[in-house]
Amino acid sequence: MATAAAPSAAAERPPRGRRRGRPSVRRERLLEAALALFNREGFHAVGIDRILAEAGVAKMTLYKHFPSKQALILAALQHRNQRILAWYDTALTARGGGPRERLLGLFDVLGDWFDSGDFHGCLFVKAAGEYPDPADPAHKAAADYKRALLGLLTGLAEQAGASSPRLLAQRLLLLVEGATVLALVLGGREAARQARDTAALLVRQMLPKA
Amino acid sequence: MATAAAPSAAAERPPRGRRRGRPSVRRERLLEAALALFNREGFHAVGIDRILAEAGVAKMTLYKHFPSKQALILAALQHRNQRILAWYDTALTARGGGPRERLLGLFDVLGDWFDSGDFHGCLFVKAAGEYPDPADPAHKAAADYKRALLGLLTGLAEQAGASSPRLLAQRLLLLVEGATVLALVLGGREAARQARDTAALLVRQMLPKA
DNA sequence: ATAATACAAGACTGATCGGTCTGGAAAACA
DNA sequence: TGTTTTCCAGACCGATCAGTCTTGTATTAT
Repeated sequence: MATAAAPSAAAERPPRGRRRGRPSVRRERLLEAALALFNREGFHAVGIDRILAEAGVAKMTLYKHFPSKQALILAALQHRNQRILAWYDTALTARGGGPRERLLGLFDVLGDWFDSGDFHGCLFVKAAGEYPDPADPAHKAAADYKRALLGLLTGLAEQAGASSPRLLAQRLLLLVEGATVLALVLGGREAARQARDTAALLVRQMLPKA
Repeated sequence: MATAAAPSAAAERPPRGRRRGRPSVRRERLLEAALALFNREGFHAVGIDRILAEAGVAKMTLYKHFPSKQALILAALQHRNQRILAWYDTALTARGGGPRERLLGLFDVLGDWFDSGDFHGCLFVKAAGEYPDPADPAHKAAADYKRALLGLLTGLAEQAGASSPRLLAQRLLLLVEGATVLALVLGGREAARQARDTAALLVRQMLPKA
């Protein structure tokens, strides 16, 4: 790939450089590429060079934005954390319906993700698996995410009028995680359907009848 | 505790030639060491040399028993598969009680595992995460295991007299996997307790009242 | 004893890892 | 325009990777 220099052949150049003080486009491209690769193949399996090639960025540029691969991993996890929670939020409100429907709608959203063609399991579970030391920042980032997800579920359970929103949220989180793992291992969206049915049972049981 | 063959002690030699008929103790040590390390740190993160040091075995000895690291990984996964299912079986029958109690007892066993000090998540989930290609033998081994676990649960559900044993088993498996993932990410045995309570609810709902 | 064997120890190979450094070209600023 | 900054391309470093090969040695069969 591109062995010859051929400096004269620069007909069409992509815009270069960043405006001072603005968020760097290269930094964004790096995060995006890293996220895609980590998501598909895991953290240890993906080398710096692959990320650079995918992002079309030079090595020194990476190390100007991130002090190490670990720092890039951490930034990618945090990036993902924010984005995915926001995505859940918008996807759920976009579905409309009452709080109870939103609660169950989560599992439909999950099912869509599972056979979206870009599903390779939960990135944070991967992180916790590859960095099993609870003191490792990557592991902590995974724990942070799951706690945030639990918070989101608790909020939904509250809006739905659950008498023990936290408890309901914890049980629903079990189903979410179970479905995600089984979808990764066994494939298909079947696990999401199963989880939804079970969640419906739970909701019927733990929510005051409307 | 090898439940397997255990060729009656010492005296017999294999036919033909002068090979010592020792049931490869080194192969066993390699599998054991590999399993412990993979379990703790994952597959990509553990190099051959670490396994050799842990097993106290020379490199050439490894490559006499296994053609490659991947083959060792695969053998370790299969070893684990058999052992863990047998362990569930004995642990559950040891607890006694009726089939319904055994069904719920599974989550207590799970809880014991979670804070046993040697819990680092499900090895097969790790495998599926690090080898996300469904066609990869390691990924297939993970799927095989989960299907076997589903079979075990289905058997228990049948014995308990469930009208839809498969359905109950699938829902319980969701809880098992959810609890295992959350125990890895968040730590503690709390997830097992949550899963048990939810399972109790499920069982009360899906099993004919005794 | 001798010969055959199994194994540990570790040198070695070529590839790849994360990370550093350089040189020259393009972009931004003046 | 000239000056400065940014960045790509890729050489380079030491470490480690999976896997091969050699050598020395302890055991064992004959």
